[in-house]
Amino acid sequence: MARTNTRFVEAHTEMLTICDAMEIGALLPSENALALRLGVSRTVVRRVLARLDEQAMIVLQGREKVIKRRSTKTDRVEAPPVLLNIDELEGRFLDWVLRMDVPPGTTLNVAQLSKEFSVAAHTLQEFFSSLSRFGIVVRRPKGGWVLHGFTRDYALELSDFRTLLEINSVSHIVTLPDSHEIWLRLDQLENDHNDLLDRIDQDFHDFSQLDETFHTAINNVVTNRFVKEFQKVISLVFHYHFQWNKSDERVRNENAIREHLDYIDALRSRDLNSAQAAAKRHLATSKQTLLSSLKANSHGS
Amino acid sequence: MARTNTRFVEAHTEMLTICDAMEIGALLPSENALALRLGVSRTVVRRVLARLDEQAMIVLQGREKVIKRRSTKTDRVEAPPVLLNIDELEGRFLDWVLRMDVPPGTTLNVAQLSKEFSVAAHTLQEFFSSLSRFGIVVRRPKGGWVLHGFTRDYALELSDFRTLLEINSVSHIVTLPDSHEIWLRLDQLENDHNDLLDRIDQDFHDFSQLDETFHTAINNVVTNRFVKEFQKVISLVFHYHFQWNKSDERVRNENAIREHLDYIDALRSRDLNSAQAAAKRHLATSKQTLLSSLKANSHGS
DNA sequence: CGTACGGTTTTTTATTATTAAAGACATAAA
DNA sequence: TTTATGTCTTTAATAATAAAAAACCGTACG
Repeated sequence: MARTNTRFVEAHTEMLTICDAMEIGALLPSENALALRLGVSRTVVRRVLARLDEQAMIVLQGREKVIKRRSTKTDRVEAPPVLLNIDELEGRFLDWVLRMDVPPGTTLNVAQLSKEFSVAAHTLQEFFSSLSRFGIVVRRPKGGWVLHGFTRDYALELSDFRTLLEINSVSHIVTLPDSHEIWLRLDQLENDHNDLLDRIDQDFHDFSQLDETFHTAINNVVTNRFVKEFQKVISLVFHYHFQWNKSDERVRNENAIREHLDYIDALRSRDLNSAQAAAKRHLATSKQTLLSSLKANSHGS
Repeated sequence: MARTNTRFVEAHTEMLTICDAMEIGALLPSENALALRLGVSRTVVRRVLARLDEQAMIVLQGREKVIKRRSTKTDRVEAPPVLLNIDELEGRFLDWVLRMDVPPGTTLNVAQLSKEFSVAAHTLQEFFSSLSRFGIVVRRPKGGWVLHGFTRDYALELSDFRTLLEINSVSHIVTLPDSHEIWLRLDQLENDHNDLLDRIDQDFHDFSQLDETFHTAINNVVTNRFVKEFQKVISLVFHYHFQWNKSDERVRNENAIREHLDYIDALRSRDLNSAQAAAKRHLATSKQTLLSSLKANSHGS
């Protein structure tokens, strides 16, 4: 009825393999050394050693920890049900919203969802609190949460914001010297795009990943944590939506690839106006795709 | 050992005043009506009514709720210790960071801080989780939190990002027709600035508030929730820092007012270049002020 | 016959209590 | 003197719990 003993269980099983890798009769290293090796505190190491002593795997005499026998399957302690941590939760949640086609305005039930996602209710609460900064969910006055994001307005404003950030990145890129790594990166990306174009009929699915990589590369020339943070939200939303919008996917992706290639060329020209124009053209297409995937998901407004 | 009964206590005291405002012998409205009026659920209303019955303030007979007597001070139930909610916490926390001059890298102790701020540990945890989206605090791998924001780099990147957003707002404003409310708003703001300039020697403190109002007005022409959300973070950080940077405050503020006035004039000219130049000039000054207040607080890097 | 009301039960949420883990300090052995 | 262990304190993650909300259902009154 308190925190899980996952650390203890993991340390225990790892300790078994450490023992098995050593001679019977050999001495285990110090508690501090073991703690460092297992990446846990000494408290956990001591609990594990005590358990192993109890199990007659080792014998503790004074400061000596003598290995007595090989481990068997029954020595293992069973693990508590695994709980996801807050980072793993992010993808799961957006997946659920889009897969289940959860309409905006839905009240989000922490108790129920925590079971569904196999996370602690507490973790979900924290996650919602952080999401509320981007307006994807909002806190109700008397407690509880409501899904707010993924409306048409939200998508429009997100797209606009994305354009603002990316146009800024573009204006940085065109001023960068030839020696900057971005140009090499763009060469690679150009190859990757051409590659995918050759096998587009089979692998058009792969574009979603390439799209994310491409935009991240563009925006990474600006070393700004706020740009990066928003970039994460943006790619989260766009990426997840595109994943569920299957209409015309092949054609859409082929077009987008060509736009990316034009975009790369325009950047290389170092002409600010044409680079920004190419960027805007592509981002406008992307916006339309996002809007149409909202319509496809039937709860567009 | 569960949630506080603040709602019950508040509903109870309000119900006492409702009873006192009515005749003795009169009947109280239905539970639903009372629930609506008090802004709580029927469950709370029923608990309150039961308590009042117990206290012989009213008598419940069938569906009738008869008022029996006037209330006395002893009828009131004592309130549980008040806990701040998450919104009130925000200001308190930043205040603490700046007032106590907490250096970046400090580990934040939830158990201890929750007592200091008189909030539930849980609430503080949620708050940190939401702050972590802006990198002000970060989560440590094995649990716990570290203060990260308010470094020199953070201030620089925040200022850059702010400039990016505000320059965008400026380019919107210069295209707006005369009929748009922003022009009226700017006229008002110009008056407020001139007013303050007249009494700058006494009231230079008031600039901080005016500064926030001014920039919010500028950025509100862009109807975008991300811009707005970020504007909140910006004014939070800038506002709180300026509050604690007392060096040259009078001179700084007077200069800033003049920059604001130039800025307003430039906007009115509808010339994009001069408007953006004025904006950049002021934002650069603001950035320097933020940086110098970090230095004044001794933990600038 | 319908509708408003109150009794009852079921969810759901916010907070406390509790246990796991981390860390600090003291002490003893090498 | 250094390094390892024993002991104690502090901190954090989760489960238990009470408060509040909401749903359900019967009943009385028009």
